[in-house]
Amino acid sequence: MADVRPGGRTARVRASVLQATGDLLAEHGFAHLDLAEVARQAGVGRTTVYRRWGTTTALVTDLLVDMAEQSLRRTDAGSLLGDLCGNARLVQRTLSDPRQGALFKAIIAAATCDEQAAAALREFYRTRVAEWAPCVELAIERGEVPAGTDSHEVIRAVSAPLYYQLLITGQIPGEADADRAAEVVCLAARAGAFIG
Amino acid sequence: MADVRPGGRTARVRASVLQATGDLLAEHGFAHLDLAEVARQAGVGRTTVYRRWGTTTALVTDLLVDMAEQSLRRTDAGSLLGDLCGNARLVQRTLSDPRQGALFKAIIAAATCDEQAAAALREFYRTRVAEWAPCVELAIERGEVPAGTDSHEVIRAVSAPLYYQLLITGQIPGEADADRAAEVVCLAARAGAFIG
DNA sequence: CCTCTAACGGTATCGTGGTTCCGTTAGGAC
DNA sequence: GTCCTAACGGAACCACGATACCGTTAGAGG
Repeated sequence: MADVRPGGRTARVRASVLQATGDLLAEHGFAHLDLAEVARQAGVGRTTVYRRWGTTTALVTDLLVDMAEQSLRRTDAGSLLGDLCGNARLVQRTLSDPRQGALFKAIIAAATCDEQAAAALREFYRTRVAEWAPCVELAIERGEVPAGTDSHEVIRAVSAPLYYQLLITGQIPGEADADRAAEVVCLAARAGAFIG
Repeated sequence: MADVRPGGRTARVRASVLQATGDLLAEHGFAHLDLAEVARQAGVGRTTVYRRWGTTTALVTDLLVDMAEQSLRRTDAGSLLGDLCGNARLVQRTLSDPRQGALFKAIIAAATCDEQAAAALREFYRTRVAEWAPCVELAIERGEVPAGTDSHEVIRAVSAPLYYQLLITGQIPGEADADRAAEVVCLAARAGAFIG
């Protein structure tokens, strides 16, 4: 007797529901996300969605957990500017993709009003930032930036202007924006602005 | 006979409804904003709120328009770093205030799923950025930063990491964060990273 | 292959957010 | 002061999202 049944149908249902959730979030945004419509589009019963998730924020949270599992590997360009550019371009490509960009907007909106979603979001970025932080550590070893530089803060600083564009000015970030973000942070990091 | 009646009761109703909206947004977040509760707390009829605003996003949009009217004046410290610090501290104080911070989170959430709210948000920041951009122009005249530097982009870059903290990492920005944001941007601007 | 039960799905029901109706109030014009 | 009407407010109404119930399905163990 198994207490849980991870395989087969359950997994299929979760996959199709999360797929439908992503599609609908990208199309209508978080505020208009309707669990019944998710169920219809996923081809599962309404009851199932309400039972397993219950609220829109729980659904979004689970979607984020699912996305976090397929994190993107860091590249290594050999210089801090190259590495930060690589990271910035990756973020920029994600945010400028119509589906992914809308998805992130929706998830961030969900996080502003639900603690579980906010916690999932923090964990998601903690993982992603930790994946890229080593490129700053390497730069410290090379002597490119001063010792004591906060590697996580450097990575976050690269993403910040791209998210600012997406959420506040409403401009879709382009490659030039990504490169500028990387350059700004690289210059500041070399000058020791991220120590402490 | 007057077509519109701007004075007296109408204005009082708007003021108390917007006040209640701000309070409730700060307390419960955008997702749980209930027009009936707004009406109750504002001491006006439910019907009135539904008739004049109708949706939560319209209410938030109007609140933002109201807030935009009392924009904060720029200070002048005589150096780019000083001016950017002044701006960063101003933003930081706003975002770290419990009521205002929650309000901005709610407004940004509203903007992610409603075009009117997004337009109001863009206009709000366009105005605020334009208010502070002259400090970069002055720095150009002083020869502190190279000609051709995009003054608006510099101001936006100062705010970006503070908003990133508020929305994504969930940390309330402190004075040290504000000063770092200003320093990072100042260094990069001097090196010509914001040309074009 | 058979059993057992976790998980699914259709249907009926319930509650609450939103709308409509109509009488009341108050601010501007003269 | 009087009239006129824009705007407000209470109450009934409506619709739809959320829940509960219960029969059905399918995957894991023996």
